[in-house]
Amino acid sequence: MKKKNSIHDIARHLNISATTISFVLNGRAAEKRIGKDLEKKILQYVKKVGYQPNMVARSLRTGKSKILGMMVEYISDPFFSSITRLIEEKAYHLGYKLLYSSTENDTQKSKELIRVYRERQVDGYIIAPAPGIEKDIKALIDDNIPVVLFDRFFPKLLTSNVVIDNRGGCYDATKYFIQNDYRNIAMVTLDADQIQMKDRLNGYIKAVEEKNRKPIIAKIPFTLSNEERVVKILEFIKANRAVDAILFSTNYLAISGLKAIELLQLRIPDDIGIISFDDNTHFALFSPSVTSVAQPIEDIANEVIRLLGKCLSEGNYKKDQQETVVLPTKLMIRNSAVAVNNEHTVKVLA
Amino acid sequence: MKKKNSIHDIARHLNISATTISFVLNGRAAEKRIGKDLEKKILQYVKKVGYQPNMVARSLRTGKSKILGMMVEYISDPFFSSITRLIEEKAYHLGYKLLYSSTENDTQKSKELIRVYRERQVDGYIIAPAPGIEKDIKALIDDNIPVVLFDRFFPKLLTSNVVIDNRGGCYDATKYFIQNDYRNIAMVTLDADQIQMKDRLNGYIKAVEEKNRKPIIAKIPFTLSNEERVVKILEFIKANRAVDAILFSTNYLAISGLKAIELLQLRIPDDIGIISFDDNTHFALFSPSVTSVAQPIEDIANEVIRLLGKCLSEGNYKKDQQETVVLPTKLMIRNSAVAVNNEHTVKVLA
DNA sequence: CTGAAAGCGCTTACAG
DNA sequence: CTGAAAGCGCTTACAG
Repeated sequence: MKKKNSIHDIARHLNISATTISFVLNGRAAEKRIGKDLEKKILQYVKKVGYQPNMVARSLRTGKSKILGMMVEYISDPFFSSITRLIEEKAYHLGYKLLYSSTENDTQKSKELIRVYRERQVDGYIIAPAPGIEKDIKALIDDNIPVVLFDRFFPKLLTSNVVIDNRGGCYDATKYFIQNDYRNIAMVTLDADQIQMKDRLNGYIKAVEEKNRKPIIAKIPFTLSNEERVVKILEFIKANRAVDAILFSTNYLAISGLKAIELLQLRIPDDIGIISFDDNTHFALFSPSVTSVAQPIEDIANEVIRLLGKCLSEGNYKKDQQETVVLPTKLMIRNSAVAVNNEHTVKVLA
Repeated sequence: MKKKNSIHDIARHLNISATTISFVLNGRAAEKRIGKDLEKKILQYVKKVGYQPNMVARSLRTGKSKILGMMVEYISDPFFSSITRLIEEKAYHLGYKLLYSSTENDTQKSKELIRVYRERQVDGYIIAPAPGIEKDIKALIDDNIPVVLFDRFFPKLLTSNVVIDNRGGCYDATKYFIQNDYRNIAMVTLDADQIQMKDRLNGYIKAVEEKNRKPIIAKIPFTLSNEERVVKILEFIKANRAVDAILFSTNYLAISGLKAIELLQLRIPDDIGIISFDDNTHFALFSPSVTSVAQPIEDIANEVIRLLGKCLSEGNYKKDQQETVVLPTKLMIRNSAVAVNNEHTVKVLA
């Protein structure tokens, strides 16, 4: 092992104190009125020997790690991986690294992760929280550790939050179905009482009830595998023959649904219309292409970093200054939910 | 801020030395012949006050961080995000956390990241290396720091590597085209001299030349955006009218290619056959579904962790014990490359 | 069986 | 303008 040189090795070699080197390295040379020549000499030497300060030692001393803890549901989910990438990039520019992990939406794993992150003294948390971890997050904010929640949040907790207008997005999607003459619009969602899922459901219900129609809802347990979901959705459609449109509350639910519809040999958008909440890079390439409610990924990442940056830089940040940002969604109109019994259908039948 | 209690606070409170507590906490009670009663008393108290050892201090002292540094090209790429998730999970069971980052296949960013990881004293590296970082990786292994490369590697470097049989995968895919009577098979690949790309190209060339045909190759600069790639591929197809099949060397190249083919109004698989190297969860849902050469994600993750675990546990690992694991690929036969002028075509025209 | 003390590599209050 | 020294919270060689 090449011997690592410490700040003291350099001090010895240059015949000055470690203090001076530390000041120079931390850009406090001017403030401490260190001689320009000395500063230059130190900088040159440090560069020459390729000295890298030991961040672990620095962390121990300062109590700051310059590491952010990020927890998402599944890093392999395209929504979360895109967000993570953007946040990583932005955090990097602020001088922070990301320690990240997938929670699998599991309460125990999440608690465990927060514990591990605390042990590591991460400076801030970016969390798409699993259910049941209110207390752990409360403990964090009680200790004045910056936390930004995204995708979902706990209304009773005074955290900074970045979410999207789930309710409005689903309301708009349902209205779009109605405009296109779909009559029996169902919603397939997750059997979870997370706020974002509730809001999505409520947006759908509002639009349907405005038309004096009855909501038709399937709640799929979120523990199921893709195959099991396909079966559930298939059974739901079979049990509700009249359904001619389905709003799926997540990306992967829509993908499972597509499979179920294929198995039932129903045609999209004629026999049944489809809209997916949360867009997917590939939906435009599906056949037919899938209409979706897109989340503003870039904006979410920007807001998360902006809010966290605020807490981080304020030192002792104000608890009463936490904000909740609600970002609008965008309906990506493609071909899985177009007007039935009109131009399109005619074309298909011709 | 709730005052954190240190091992000394506990020592004071229990009227014993920090040493004893440290031994107990590190499971060395038996070895150090600490009294059973004392041990129990310590464990109970530690649990009661919820004491968490400060890992930063431990790292500084032991020189071990229990953190692994992982570098992939883009975390938002489905191949890399799937691998990352699996590795994260497995590393977790070994007691390691992941510090991860996207390199964007950029030499400078990669060098910078390795520097940052070193500052943090990460215990091991898992890297899908960008070009031009041989020296930095060599510096790592010269310092006896465990490194496992995956997806690609530097043949001249004595690292542990996990790769797939790129050559064989492309050879098989090309043969499959030939079996299905495609005549003018082209390959669209990246303009990069990374080994995995070379191997893929070579597999294709071998299969084509075995049939005494001329390779038809397009090399797309890897800096292009999706739109620019579409244009390049479109121009390539136009310039090579006779081409009736294309093997794409990556997932996203295939997706760009699909768009180009759509713009040219060519029909798949009749006018042109398509195979993508690297599968994608959604290829089965495209229309037509896309035949691909799938990488064994789970196996790759397993091997990476196995090799790294070996180095990590051996303490001073043997440089001459590094292995390179080559995993087989699997041809996922779907509908984008089926026999032309036969049953299928007839069905379509009927 | 248990503890006092050194030391990992930094930063910073204090002194001059 | 510059430096000696304490201390962040652990672990471990050494002593008893």
